[in-house]
Amino acid sequence: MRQKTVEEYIEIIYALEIRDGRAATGKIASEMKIKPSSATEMLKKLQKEGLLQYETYAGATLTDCGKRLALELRSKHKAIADFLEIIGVDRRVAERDACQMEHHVGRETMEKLERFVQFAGLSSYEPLWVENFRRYCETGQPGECNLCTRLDSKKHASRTASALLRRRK
Amino acid sequence: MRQKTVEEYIEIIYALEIRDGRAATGKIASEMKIKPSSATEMLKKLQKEGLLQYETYAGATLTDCGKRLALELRSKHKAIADFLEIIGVDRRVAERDACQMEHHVGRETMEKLERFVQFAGLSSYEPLWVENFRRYCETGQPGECNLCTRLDSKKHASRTASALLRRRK
DNA sequence: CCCTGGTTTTAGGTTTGCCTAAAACTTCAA
DNA sequence: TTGAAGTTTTAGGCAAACCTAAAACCAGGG
Repeated sequence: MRQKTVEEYIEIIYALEIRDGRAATGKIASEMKIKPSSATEMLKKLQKEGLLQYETYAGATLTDCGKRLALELRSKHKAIADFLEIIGVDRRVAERDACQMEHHVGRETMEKLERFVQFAGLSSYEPLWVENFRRYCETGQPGECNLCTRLDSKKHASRTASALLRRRK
Repeated sequence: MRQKTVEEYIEIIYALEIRDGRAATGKIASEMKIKPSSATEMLKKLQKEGLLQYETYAGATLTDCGKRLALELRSKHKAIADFLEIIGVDRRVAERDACQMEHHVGRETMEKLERFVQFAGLSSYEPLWVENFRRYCETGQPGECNLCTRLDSKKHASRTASALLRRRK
């Protein structure tokens, strides 16, 4: 089974289990926009993988292992969606893209992303640079407040992001 | 054909075309880590889609349409990898993850991401907040420099990122 | 209790993207 | 010019994840 496929099922089953106590085949199918017969087939496979417990005609419930995966996916999803929203992506779009991205982001990247979201939420940092970024998005202008300028930097020396990155090596 | 599959082929063919003048079936196959026969099959499909010109035993060259897609993918890839590196992800990991993510990020999100990379490269903003973020990653401490603190903010009022986002609505 | 409507499963197909093995082609060196 | 080595294509298969249609199951109202 493709990992992405597995993960999508697990996320939906987790949500249904919380809402309804168990995940019914038909509900899973409609959430995934597939036919119930396809869901049945996948449930059997996921049971074989040890991710859920499946009883015919009774639906599925996640095992501890499945729940662990579900929670990990939740936190990935949240971090990505929050991050996107911070950089100004519309919440709906952020949600949609996060749904895809969460299946393709490695551990290290996730950690940095989570850090970033935390960092943006810290009151002592949040306002200025996030606001400046937003203004930059709208006007294309760097903005005029200089409190954030490094005191020892040569003024207005325009540097590219790659230059910035190279310098840090 | 799955969009991701198409895109991966186009990216590799584009790179080979630049390097060798044309994309040979065998080279495509080894880059994609598949067998040449599979590449042949896909080349026929991509030709039918109008993305490339394919002559048996002679290899493939992208059409204008294919080139346009290739360039779009390049810029997506670059923006994502640069962004990841800015937030502290190791270059190799950033490259690997960008390869996956580029197929799943929508237009609006891409625009914001590009903006963000530009913004981080602007000399008047780059140093402080990026550096503070890096320190935060390493120490977990907010850091002590207060030049970036909003002058009218209640000091040390700890806010979550979600609170920050809600406030902006 | 039973039977009818809705849900779920089973059985048998389809498509996509890959594979192996063998045939066809190309090239280059003798 | 020829044939051997390497490359490419063709032909025939396979697995994953979906589908349709029909059979099996379940639950509530008469």
